[in-house]
Amino acid sequence: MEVLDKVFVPEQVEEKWTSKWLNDCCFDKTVDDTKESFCILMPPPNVTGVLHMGHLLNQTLQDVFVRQARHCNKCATWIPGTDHAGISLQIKVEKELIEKAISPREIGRDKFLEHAKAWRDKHGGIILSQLKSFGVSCDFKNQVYTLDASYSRGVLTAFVELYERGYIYRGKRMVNWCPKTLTALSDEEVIMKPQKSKLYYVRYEIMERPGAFIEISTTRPETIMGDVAVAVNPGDERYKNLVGLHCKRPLNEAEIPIIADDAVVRDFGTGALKITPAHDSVDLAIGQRHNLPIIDILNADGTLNALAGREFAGLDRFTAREKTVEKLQAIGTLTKIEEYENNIGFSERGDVPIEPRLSEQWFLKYPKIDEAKRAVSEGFIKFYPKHWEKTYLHWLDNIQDWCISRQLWWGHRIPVWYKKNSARSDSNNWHVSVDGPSDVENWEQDEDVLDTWASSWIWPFGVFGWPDREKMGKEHFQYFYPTSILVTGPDIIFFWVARMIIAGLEFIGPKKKSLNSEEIKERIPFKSVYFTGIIRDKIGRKMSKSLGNSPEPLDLIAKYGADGLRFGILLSAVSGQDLIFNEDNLKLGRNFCNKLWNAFRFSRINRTYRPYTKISLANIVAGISVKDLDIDDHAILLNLIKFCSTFEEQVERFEINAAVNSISSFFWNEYCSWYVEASKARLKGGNKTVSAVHDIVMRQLLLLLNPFIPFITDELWNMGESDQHSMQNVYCETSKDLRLAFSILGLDETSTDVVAKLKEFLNLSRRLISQSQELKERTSLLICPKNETARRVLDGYIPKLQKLVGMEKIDFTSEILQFSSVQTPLGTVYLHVERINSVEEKKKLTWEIEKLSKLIRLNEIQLSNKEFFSRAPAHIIEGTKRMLRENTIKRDELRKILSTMG
RNA sequence: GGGGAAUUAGCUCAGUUGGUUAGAGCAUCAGCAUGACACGCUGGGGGUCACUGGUUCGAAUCCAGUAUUUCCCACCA
Repeated sequence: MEVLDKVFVPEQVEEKWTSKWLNDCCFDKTVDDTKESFCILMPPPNVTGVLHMGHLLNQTLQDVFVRQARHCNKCATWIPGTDHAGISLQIKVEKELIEKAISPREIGRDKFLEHAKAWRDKHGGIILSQLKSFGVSCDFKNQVYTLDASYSRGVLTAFVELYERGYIYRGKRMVNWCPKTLTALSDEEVIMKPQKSKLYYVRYEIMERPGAFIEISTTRPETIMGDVAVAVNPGDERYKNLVGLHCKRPLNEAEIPIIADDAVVRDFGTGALKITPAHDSVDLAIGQRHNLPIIDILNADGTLNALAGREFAGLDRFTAREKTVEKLQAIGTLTKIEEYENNIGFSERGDVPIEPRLSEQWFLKYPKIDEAKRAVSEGFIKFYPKHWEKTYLHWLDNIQDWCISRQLWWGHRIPVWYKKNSARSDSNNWHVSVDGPSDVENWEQDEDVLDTWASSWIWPFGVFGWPDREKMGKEHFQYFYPTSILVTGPDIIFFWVARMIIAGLEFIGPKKKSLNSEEIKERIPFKSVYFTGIIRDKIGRKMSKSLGNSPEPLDLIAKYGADGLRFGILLSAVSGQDLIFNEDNLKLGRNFCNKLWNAFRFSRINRTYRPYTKISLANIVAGISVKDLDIDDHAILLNLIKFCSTFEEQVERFEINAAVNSISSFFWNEYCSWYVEASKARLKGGNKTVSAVHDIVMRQLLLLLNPFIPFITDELWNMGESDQHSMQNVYCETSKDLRLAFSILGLDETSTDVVAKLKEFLNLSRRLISQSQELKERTSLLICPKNETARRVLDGYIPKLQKLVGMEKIDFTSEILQFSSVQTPLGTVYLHVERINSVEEKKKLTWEIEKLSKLIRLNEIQLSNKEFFSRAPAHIIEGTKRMLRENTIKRDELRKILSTMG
């Protein structure tokens, strides 16, 4: 047989299997109509993305799910891809160009796109290839990129369809404008951040009453030049007599009206609000209600324009703020400045405060909102953990139209053409189609591109070639849709998850205004959504590149092995909770792999090797001689069934962390610590039945562990075999299958109970021994069995006990002796050493007696309660009675011992 | 302002529909080269289950309230 190293060395095994899997096309998409389909779509990482801990968690979970499906005899595929990352990539490329002293805007759209493509070709594939070394089993040959020709057609088709169905419109509205990236953003891309600002109080002189003022408060004095009115609440007594009068705008002086509007909050500031319709959405609404003009004093880049007056034109908005404050102070209208904390919206990618800006954009009025709610609330799509449903439904309840146009170059250009030299605002001059007008020379295409999320929202069917029927057939859309499970972070529940659901409901199947339950079920993009937690560092901060608190994943693979890393991450991944990253857990993962390696190594010692590749469960079971099975064999096989059933339930509920813990604990405690130790002598003696039992357990463990730690399990599975094949498609027997397979063995169901008692017996005996000062060789154990059954069990177990307890001499007695002792479920154990009458010993005994007395008292109180008898279930009453009995005996015995100590 | 989640040992977390004396791993302490494994083995110590009430024969578990932490949503300038 092969000699295995004492320590598992991941590198050799990992490299070997990574290339083997790919060469053998293990993960290629296949279709087998006789099997159930299983499909996961990888949330496409941004081409600008750098592999981080979050990816590892996310990808490991997906890999576990897809590999488990393969072991369940499903036809499973996992489709990877990348996202072109609109703004994010455009920013990166612009920065690079500026560093090379090239002005992005000057070189023009086409040249810029060349640079962007080059950047993408250079960096875009890195993340997926890094994932290869992590063992992810996705179909790398089938990668989809959101700017692929086929996928792009899907994106544009979706736009055109929605336009034709009346959901997309163009309009001049207040949008979130990013002055840094010079584009409109959706509401979801605005991040609110609390800021330390200042609240400025400014007096505007009343025109009709010189010398009298109305005082407003504002955080944005630089917009005063855009003021067109001052508004107060109509119910506000303080200002009632001013409504209808006029006041003087103090900067860029002009006469503006004082109006009354319900939107003004009386008890904020002075209760008087300056109205700047061009730069605030509330102000715009008020302005429209009162037919006020709009004075836009800002340029796209956040600098002030000519309408702000010569003094301020050209200044940046923040410089202008300081300048206006100085000016207001100088003319004596600034009365007060207060420190003030408020929430300011920041651009997600540009990370500068956004500017509410009136501009002409494309908007989507979401279709199928009601159906999208029902899809989740009626359980067609299940969320894990369930509580995210609330967040999802709340968003849909308050949904706003989606601004989908972006003033960028990188992305899907909006498929709308305008007749040259005609008014763009007139829809009669529009051409909306995927391919464009035939007389394209008479038209000019809209310059903008679509929001990145307006491309990734068709991911679940776009990757199958939608809307191209032929391609969808080739890609087996019918077979795989709806996909099985989506694994993603709750941070993109609105950006992506909800929108994919809406897209599926709208585009899959024939055009329909509303859908019944059956139709919803057919159209949903996935059946389950598993939301992962966010990985945080030891002090609870989100792991990010900018904070520098995220370890380099590839370094971690080098340190702990890919398997160890995967296992370690899953150990911390409590479902539905953020997880604190702890490198100690990776050590545990590595240790686990090493333990598995050595358990395998041990089960092979002194045996001719038989690779599992060649033997089925039935074959191993057939090699068992029933009469050779002892109580531990019975118990481990029964416990294996029990553990598998628990494991299956946990997997069913997506409690992956719990499942990992179960498997780890069964392997380590039940198998290694107990069964391996208890069967050592027989295994060494060449007992074939014992080897078979080891094989059964190891085989099952390897099958169950393969999805979590694929490298080491494939290696062990194929150990010694010259023609090696991944175990990924080997059917993994369920607990039911096991029970059936073991039925010919006539397993004794009581064995697990007996073994549990033996374990307790052993533990208590070990404790007794370790507490003794005497050397083991000079002592012996004396056992006074509780009853005949216990006597029989122990009698047959003496040779094993000698090993397990590490003591040669173990005898039976039927007397009560004056040695150190312990009560066990099988009887009393005495350590054959004279008791040392130390003060500590007595103290300890007294303490134990007291503790027992307390318990006894509690039991007595409970048992003397009539209500307890009438209401508690029988087994609880019995248990309490038994406890009282046993504790009393124990206490009495301890008292006896104490009394002999004098 | 509205909503979600969390609070159990020094740390990270389990604890199923209330039920026998609240568990695990790490860390810590003591011991061990015992036939796979020191990335290991054996044993010990360590908790008023955030707080206050309530329901119940019985509460870490259910209910109400309080506190702290955290996330999301929201147009009071």
